[in-house]
Amino acid sequence: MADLNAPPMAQALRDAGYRLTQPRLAVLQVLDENDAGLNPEAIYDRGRAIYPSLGLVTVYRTLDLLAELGLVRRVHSEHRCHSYASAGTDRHHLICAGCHRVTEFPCNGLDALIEAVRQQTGYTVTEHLLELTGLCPACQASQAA
Amino acid sequence: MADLNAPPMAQALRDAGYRLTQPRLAVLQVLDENDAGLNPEAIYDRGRAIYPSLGLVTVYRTLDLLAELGLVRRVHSEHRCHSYASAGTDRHHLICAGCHRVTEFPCNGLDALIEAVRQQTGYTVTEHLLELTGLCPACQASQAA
DNA sequence: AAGTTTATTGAAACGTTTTTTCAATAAGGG
DNA sequence: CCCTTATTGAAAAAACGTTTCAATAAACTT
Ligand SMILES: [Mn+2]
Ligand SMILES: [Mn+2]
Ligand SMILES: [Zn+2]
Ligand SMILES: [Zn+2]
Repeated sequence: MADLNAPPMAQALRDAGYRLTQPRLAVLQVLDENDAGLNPEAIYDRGRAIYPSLGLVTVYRTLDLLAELGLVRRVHSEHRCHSYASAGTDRHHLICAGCHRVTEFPCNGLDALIEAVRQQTGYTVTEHLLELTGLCPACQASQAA
Repeated sequence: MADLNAPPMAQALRDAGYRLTQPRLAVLQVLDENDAGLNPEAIYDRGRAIYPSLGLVTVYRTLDLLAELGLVRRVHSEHRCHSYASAGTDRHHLICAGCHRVTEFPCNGLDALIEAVRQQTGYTVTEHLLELTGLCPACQASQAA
């Protein structure tokens, strides 16, 4: 199959022993092309532009798969929970309340906070989720107008 | 009405101009008695033990209300999104992966991180969500056994 | 302590989101 | 190319959440 411009995620899928199908490749491409978090429905819509017979069920299944492999990450938000964004090295999201774009940001200085919590509570901390919400420069500008 | 052992949240509800109804009091009591995050269904079940004719719709409505007043906070988790836990002064959750208990921790030093992000990205940051996941001391002990 | 007003309630209907089932299909190894 | 079997999409079912509305009960007034 069209292994041509296979995104890096595709290789990871193969390596994990999964078949590289057209529907999956379509979903991967959509995720690759969209920094903002997309919900399953949106992925479905864009995916069908690439592979018209794509089914919504397959979108769900593929997202589950990718999430399990850590290739994609759920974005939680107050009004519309459960979007997905491809996971970079870091897992911290900066969400624009205006255009709903999701960016990742390097997270420095959280280790100290976590260490302090560990000492105060006795918990071992293995995972963390940090999301910042605000307005991107573009949305600030259009709001000022 | 039974204003007797009214939880602190009840007073806040009243102060905001809402009626202190039996169904609401039942929901408040359930939230008060449970540190772990509970989803609406679980709150409904326990709430009916207190006030049998409680409706699930009212649970949803009460949770929305409390969330709006900042008295309760959504807990996002990987396996069961959308639980609710009563919110203290601080808004950061420490979740035990073993027993699913939710505690809050004081969050110091995040301001610096947020300021750094603001400078690097140009975003204005108005909200943030920080959740730490790990194992509580008890669950660490039972896992070591 | 009753009467009055009006926010609030629960049942039912509805809409949306997600999962399950299952026969048909296509991926990829031989 | 053929074969095996993972994967697919449609349909049905289940889970989840919201809206509507007549009945109820909070809490203020008298
Ligand atoms: Mn980090
Ligand atoms: Mn969530
Ligand atoms: Zn924006
Ligand atoms: Zn625990």
